Amino acid sequence: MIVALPKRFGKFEVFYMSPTIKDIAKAAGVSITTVSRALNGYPDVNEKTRSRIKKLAEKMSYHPNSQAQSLVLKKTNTIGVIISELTRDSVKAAFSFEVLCGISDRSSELNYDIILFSTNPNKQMNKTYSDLCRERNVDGVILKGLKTTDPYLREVIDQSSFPSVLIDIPVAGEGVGHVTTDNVSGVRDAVRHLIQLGHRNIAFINGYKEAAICADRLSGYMLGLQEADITYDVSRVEDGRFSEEGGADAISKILSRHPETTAVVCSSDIMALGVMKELEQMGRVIPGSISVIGFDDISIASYTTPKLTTVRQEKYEMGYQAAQMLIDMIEGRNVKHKIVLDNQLIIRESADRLQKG
Amino acid sequence: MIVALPKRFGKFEVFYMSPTIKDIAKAAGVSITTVSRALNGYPDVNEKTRSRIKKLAEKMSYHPNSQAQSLVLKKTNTIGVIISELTRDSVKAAFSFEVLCGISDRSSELNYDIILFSTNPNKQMNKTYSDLCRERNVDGVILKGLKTTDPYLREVIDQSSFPSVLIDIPVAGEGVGHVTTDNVSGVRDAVRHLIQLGHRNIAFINGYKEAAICADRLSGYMLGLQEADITYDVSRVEDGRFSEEGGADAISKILSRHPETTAVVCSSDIMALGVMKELEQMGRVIPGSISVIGFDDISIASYTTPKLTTVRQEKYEMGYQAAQMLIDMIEGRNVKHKIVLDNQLIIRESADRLQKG
DNA sequence: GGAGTTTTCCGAAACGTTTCGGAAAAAGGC
DNA sequence: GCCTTTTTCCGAAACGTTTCGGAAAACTCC
Repeated sequence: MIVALPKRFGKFEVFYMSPTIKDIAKAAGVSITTVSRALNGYPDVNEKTRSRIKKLAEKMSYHPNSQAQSLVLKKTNTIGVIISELTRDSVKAAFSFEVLCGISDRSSELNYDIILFSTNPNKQMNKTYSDLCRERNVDGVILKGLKTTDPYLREVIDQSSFPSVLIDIPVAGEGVGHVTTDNVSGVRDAVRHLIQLGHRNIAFINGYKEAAICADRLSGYMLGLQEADITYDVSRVEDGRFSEEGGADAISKILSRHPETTAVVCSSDIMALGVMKELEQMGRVIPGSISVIGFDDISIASYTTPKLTTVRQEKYEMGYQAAQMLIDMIEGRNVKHKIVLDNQLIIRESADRLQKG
Repeated sequence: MIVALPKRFGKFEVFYMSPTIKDIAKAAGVSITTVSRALNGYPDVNEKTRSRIKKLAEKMSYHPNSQAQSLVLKKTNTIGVIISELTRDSVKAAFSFEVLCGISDRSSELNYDIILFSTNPNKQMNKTYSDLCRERNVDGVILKGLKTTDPYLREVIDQSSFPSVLIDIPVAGEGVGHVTTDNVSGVRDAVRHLIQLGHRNIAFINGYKEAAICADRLSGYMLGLQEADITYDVSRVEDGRFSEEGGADAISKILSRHPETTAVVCSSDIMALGVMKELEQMGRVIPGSISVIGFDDISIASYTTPKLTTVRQEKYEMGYQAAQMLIDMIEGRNVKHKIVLDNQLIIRESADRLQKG
């Protein structure tokens, strides 16, 4: 469609404009209404005119303006993705990105676009969660990386009529669901594996108290011990705050208290990396003198020396399922508001039997 | 604002609706026009009424509906981000993600939202690039990961009136710009470093012919050799197709032809990983018997054994600059359509002097 | 105190859709 | 041929903004 006068957008002159429904109507010699109804499959339009209109629309490469559509339909076919630690730290980033890929793939399959909000506690002061959603009129939101102390979380729970799904935060309600991994069994499997390898003095490095997943993982640890009739000892557990340094600190604290420790499971691979670094500096050899197991299976895990044995989370699947759940909720389908994904112990090199002698 | 009758969205009853400009007008006892002009800072409204309206808008937490706005303004304040290898492969993903973070940060600083399109050659058949943009009415696009064979690329170049910036593809024109890293000097620095360490027989593993960045990197390799009066030998160069296996294949081919090779620079860290794996299997010790240098500095690079010496690309900065450039173009500011970022050789452990004897 | 200016406000059209209610046209029935 | 039913179409309102052109009100000036 060539319009008579160029319009200006910034410094760009746009001569070729997208045709509107009006253009199609004119070209087809019918009313706007008829074009709309023809294209949207309503039964009250003659099949001949319908196909004529369809062909024309195709030829003129007509696409309905989504702004106009959503204005009247009150539906944007857009979901917001809020990732709070959208950070340049590439190590953490990889995890979120895989989740994002899953979200993106499923969304586009179901004909939703995703719009990405990055946020941080600072931003959360200025603009509330609902402002964010309302301004852009997203149909629903997926949130990842929220801490229990983040202001947004409160809002999500309060305004539970607005569809949202949380990743790794176990809140469920009218309009809010969540997807997470089976944290209990993940850590239990790790502990079991170590026990099978002959370990009895097993430490645990968790994330932080405020995170829900960490409570579950601690349960998994306790469960694993219990199954082998090993008594749980709180002094064998430290929080590493999901950071490399935190992991390093934690392991040295634990080892000073319990030099007899022969194995440690960590609540994230990042912390496991810190642990390995620290152990190396202490002259301990892995897994000869001490075994290490991580959690997540980030890409680095298979490149370390020794390669890290870890519990793999299906990150892509998490995003995929989150998108599915959210869109189900948006479109009013009945749906479980809680999805717990399986995970799997990936056995590599960092955990093994103790060397005799 | 409480409306009288609940509206239905899917299965959710929404009692609390966002107030519209009409609600504010009614509450303030003025016309819609005045509210709009008051809020948008026009001079033809009394300061008293302006502040009254502003307070009211604040109190009722009014936010203009962005769909309605963009419908009349023909501007969405949204930029599209098309990442073609938005894949679940987490190793490659990290790179794109960091770029994305940069884009996201700068965009939100400049008050743009980003909407994420993932694509693949298959999807590109169904929906053209311009369809994608027009349907969602994005103001501009950033594209990353496009191959020279991707249909979209042709379109970007053809419709150059639509603002777009490419990452790592050197196309510039009326409305299209690009940002990349200084590929020539990056590789040259790597070669220089090796020469300073005493190496003379230096191989080069590139990506593939069709990629523009690879031509530059090859130039950098040749330049580095030339500066040391080493003659360029094409049989010391192989394409590794940016994959781990490709890197492994490449190094074994090169070594079979040139067993005297003592150092190799790779056009990506991924390939360097493959090279290191292959060399290990061949019983070669790095860097004792052969040195390896990578390109990118992905997170894994600092966790391998030995730690990978590599040319760091500022991935976050790439995204940041790309967003800046695009928004400059959208808003009609004059701007350079080409940005070349510096990079830096990060010296770790995988490249060193040859061991005597 | 009236004309001219300035300040402050508003009505209405426009953006591109969807959809309700109804009207025109065609078909059916006798 | 006339009434009824069905099929096919359309006008107009609505969604929530922005903005043009003008009007009312308030000042200024002599």
